Amino acid sequence: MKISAQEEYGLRCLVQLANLKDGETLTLPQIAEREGISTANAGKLMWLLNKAGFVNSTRGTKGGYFLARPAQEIFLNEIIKVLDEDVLSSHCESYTGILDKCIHTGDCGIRPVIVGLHEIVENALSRITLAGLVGNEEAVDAMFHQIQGIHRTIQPQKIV
Amino acid sequence: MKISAQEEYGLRCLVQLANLKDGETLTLPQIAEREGISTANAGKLMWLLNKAGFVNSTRGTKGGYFLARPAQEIFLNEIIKVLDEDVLSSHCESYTGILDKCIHTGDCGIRPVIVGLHEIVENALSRITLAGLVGNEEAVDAMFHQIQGIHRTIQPQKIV
DNA sequence: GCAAATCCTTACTTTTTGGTCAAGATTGAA
DNA sequence: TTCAATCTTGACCAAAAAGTAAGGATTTGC
Repeated sequence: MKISAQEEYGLRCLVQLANLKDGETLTLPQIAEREGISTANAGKLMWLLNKAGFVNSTRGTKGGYFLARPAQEIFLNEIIKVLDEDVLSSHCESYTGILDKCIHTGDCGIRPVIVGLHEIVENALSRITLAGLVGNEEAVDAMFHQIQGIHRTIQPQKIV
Repeated sequence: MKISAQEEYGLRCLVQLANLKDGETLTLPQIAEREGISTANAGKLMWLLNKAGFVNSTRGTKGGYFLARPAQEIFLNEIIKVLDEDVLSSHCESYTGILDKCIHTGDCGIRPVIVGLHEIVENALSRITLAGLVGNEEAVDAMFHQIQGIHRTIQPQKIV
């Protein structure tokens, strides 16, 4: 269970836009440079996010991308849903092995756990807005743990 | 963020073994049939799980697979770690774009969220044992929500 | 000792995901 | 009006994940 490349980079691009002051925009090369990805890749991601209604763009000289809505109103679960398809509602249609349908229709001991896990993640993400990701690492970390009400039971990772 | 095929099928195969009575075993074709996957695929999964010490096997006629430890002592987070690599400790080494290192070293607003998410999942899985997945769907669902202390905030999925 | 049943291991193929490229369309400014 | 900067789009290529195949090794039972 992990974050896909599209989720990771897409989120990061949006955070760049969330950092902008009102009226400012970023071009593809700027976004690409700030995230260390290729311009082509940034282009594809922004196209997705544009289609999904998270960003708007203007073409031509002085053009660029900007958030379509205030960062305070964009929740991470909406973003993830777009960047990685909505997996919560389709689990039993994937993983059908060599059959047309999952063999465990009717009664399945795995489903509650998998679906429950996805719910937990969805739930956690639905409490965080893009605006919450703006700021330094310490502040974001505090925000996250305060919102989730988590006491660390796992060793914090080494900060690189 | 989703469960990989290997995680899903690997877990399901282990649940089959957890269902066995003491002394019983399952062969690869049996496991494959019960999970609706090919024998070759089941073979690969069981090889992985064997290497990781979750199952043991005996060869020859009357051979088969069985759990190496009691199902009550095998926690899901251990299983997932084997089936999908330990992602929690390596996030910043992936997703470096076209660079050698992630561009956000030092101070990163995304990291706490991604790492925090992985922690939440790890945490949830570390409270559930394989034995908890044995039984009918309703019972497993109750176990899951009781352990996680969750009140559903999301509509339950349609049961297929 | 031999044959059948079974697991073991490596290499290969297919599918999915991730990423790149190039041509086209739009806009702003000289 | 023309050019340069920019986004848009679809086709293409590469890497990773998933799945398959086949030959080898081990054990049991006759």
